[in-house]
Amino acid sequence: MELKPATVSLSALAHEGRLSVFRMLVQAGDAGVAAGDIARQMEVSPSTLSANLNILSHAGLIDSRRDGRSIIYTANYDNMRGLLAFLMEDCCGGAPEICGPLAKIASQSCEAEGHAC
Amino acid sequence: MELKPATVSLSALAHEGRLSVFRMLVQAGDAGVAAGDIARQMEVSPSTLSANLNILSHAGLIDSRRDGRSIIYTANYDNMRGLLAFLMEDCCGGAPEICGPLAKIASQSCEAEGHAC
DNA sequence: CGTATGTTTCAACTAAGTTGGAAATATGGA
DNA sequence: TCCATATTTCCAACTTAGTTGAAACATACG
Repeated sequence: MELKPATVSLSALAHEGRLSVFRMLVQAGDAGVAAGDIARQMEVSPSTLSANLNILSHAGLIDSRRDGRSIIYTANYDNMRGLLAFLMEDCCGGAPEICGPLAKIASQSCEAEGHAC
Repeated sequence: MELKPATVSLSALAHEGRLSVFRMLVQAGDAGVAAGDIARQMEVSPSTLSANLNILSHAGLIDSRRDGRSIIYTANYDNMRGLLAFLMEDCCGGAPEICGPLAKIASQSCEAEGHAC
């Protein structure tokens, strides 16, 4: 990833409401969550949510599909991975000591959930 | 890390100028870079740079110390690690498959530099 | 059809971020 | 002390982001 798209993604996540939505979608997995359900859980107006979903979507962090009357939003894991990788590459280039602990955190997080990574 | 400080850090990084400065400092390591040198390399006015360094500093992403007439800025690796860990924990909770590749990227990045992580 | 439900778009407003010049502060050296 | 250098603070203008309600659009169902 380059500098510009990285700032677009970072600024999409740099908002409490959007970061919360994004976390919700990441945790929801491929099943995703309908816009209306997100709005109810987050207690935010539909139009505000829609604007914020649009920002996350343009940043490539989430995708959407229609299911009947609802629109289901899902996290885009590939692009999220790209952003994290960009930040980590950055780090490791000049400061390798930061990589070890991060790799460990990633592994531990997975093991704690009982997953093989 | 909690939601609020995470958004503060993310929004500090969500700016091309600040992200560039931050990368420069991360790559400079503990030696850091003087404010004036940053301004010259980035071709930005001293007052603009100062404002942006202040934002990064308040977000906890960088530190500063005085050296003669210059003020040397350095990346704060602990807090950077905290932010990345926060984003990765997020990810791994609902989507463990993302952790593996990330851990691998971290390791590879270190190995490429010839470091033992 | 007509109506209810789910979501987005629009326009207006408010709040926040960004910038550079001038002045202020701090340090070092003649 | 006086001046040059390094950086920050203050300020005013500008730009961008965020929120809201009302209206529009899309789908489902009787």
